[in-house]
Amino acid sequence: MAADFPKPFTTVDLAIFAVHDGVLNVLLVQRPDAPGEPFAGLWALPGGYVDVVRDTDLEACARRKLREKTGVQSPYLEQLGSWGSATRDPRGWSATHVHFALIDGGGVALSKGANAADVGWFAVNTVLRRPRLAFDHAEILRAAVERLRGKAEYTSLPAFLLPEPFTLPELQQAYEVVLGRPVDKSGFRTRMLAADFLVETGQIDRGTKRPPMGYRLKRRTGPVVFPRTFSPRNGA
Amino acid sequence: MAADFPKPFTTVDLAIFAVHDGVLNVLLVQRPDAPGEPFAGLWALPGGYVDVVRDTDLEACARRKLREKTGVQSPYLEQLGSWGSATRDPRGWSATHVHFALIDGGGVALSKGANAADVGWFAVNTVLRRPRLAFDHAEILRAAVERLRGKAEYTSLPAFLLPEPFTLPELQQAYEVVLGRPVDKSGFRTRMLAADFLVETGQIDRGTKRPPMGYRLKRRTGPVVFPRTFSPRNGA
DNA sequence: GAAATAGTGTCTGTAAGACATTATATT
DNA sequence: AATATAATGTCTTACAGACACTATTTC
Repeated sequence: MAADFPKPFTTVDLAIFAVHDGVLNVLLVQRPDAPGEPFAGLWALPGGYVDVVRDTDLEACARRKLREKTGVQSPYLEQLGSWGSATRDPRGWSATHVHFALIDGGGVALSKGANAADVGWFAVNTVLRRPRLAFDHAEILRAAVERLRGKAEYTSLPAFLLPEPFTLPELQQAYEVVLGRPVDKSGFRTRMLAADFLVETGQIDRGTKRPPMGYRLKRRTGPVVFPRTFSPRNGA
Repeated sequence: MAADFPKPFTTVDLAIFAVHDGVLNVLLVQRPDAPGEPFAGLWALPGGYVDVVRDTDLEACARRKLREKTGVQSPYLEQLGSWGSATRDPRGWSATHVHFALIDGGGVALSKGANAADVGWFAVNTVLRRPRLAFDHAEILRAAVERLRGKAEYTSLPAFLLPEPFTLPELQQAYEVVLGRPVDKSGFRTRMLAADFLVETGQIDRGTKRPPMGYRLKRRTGPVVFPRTFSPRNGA
């Protein structure tokens, strides 16, 4: 009696972020142009149907799709939330479980998927200003960026956007790119070192005059939570 | 070509919280005892399948289920996240979209549902200590309580547990019940009034010696975010 | 030694936390 | 007047924010 009523489609979508040339980017895929395909030709967040045979759970499904699109094995991955309604997909009632991932911008080889004509990185600010995305992905992307910005105010999350080892100036720049505003150097350093989530790896040659100290994360399982936000005045 | 592959079950579950006699409670329903029913007789979070005909989206589905169980019309409702895997329900691959709701403990008439033999309030601390819940609901409840406690550290969320108008001592007690620790009165009052989310409604007779000022929320759409957490020393 | 980048020091304002005190009502 | 609860004041400490300064390397 349980299995013979109409079920919604179940999908997993991904908001994959990386920093390239000092700009926060998001990975988008182009919808196929075949007849009958919804939102043909439009760009969308990568994702797709849950495969009840291959995917043991939602996170495994998200990791599989991330691997298929980027080849990245161990990103920072976090569930963002779910969006489901009768109208978001013209093919019928559907619900998507959205995850967001942070990967480092260096050397990610984008692979063409079977169902996605093209894959590319897009500046978040540009996409959000002219949001011509398929489905409700503009709204989802907005929520993902909000979560990332919000957490950057009081966690070490932006560190997952950098390849290890990284330097404190580089980490500061990652914060500034995500937050979209400059951050005071002295306070930043105090804060990061006090949070006790970095391990020194020795000086690094970055081609600069004075060589900076290199750091790696003490634990890659998740971000550290700071006791206060960056600028209490603005409110979070 | 799209509709003829196996789809997971799609459900919505609810973690409904209320404070009764100074204790944080959660609403649970008893699984039916009929043969073939999974986790027969065990207690579970209220919820069930998405009805693709009646439910326009996930939130509407959550509101419908909340109404069916409690009669409450306009609670604080927030999405918690989703849990999906091949094994969490013996009937097959399933994904649940969990929402959590805060309602005030006064005068909620519990109605018996058709598919749930019984409904009742249970102290959260007791349930979490001996978590004999159906499905993965113990894990989900733990996540919901964590979210509630976490947000209580830096938002006005616990105010949604009170019937209006309420007093500042009552609000403080709601915080203490949720956080599980005492809170300094002076700092608490300063904080609440500075956050500018309360409106005076005139003095209230609570049967106490000195009558306290009554307050209601300026906006019931969502909590206000404080710039800092309650006890920075502990970390969030 | 000039220049550029990395890293540290100092001052100040704000606000949280602890605790004491005052205010307003009932009996 | 005594008592109980509501509300406010005061003091200390911590720390973020701003900005100036020192340190270390290359050319």
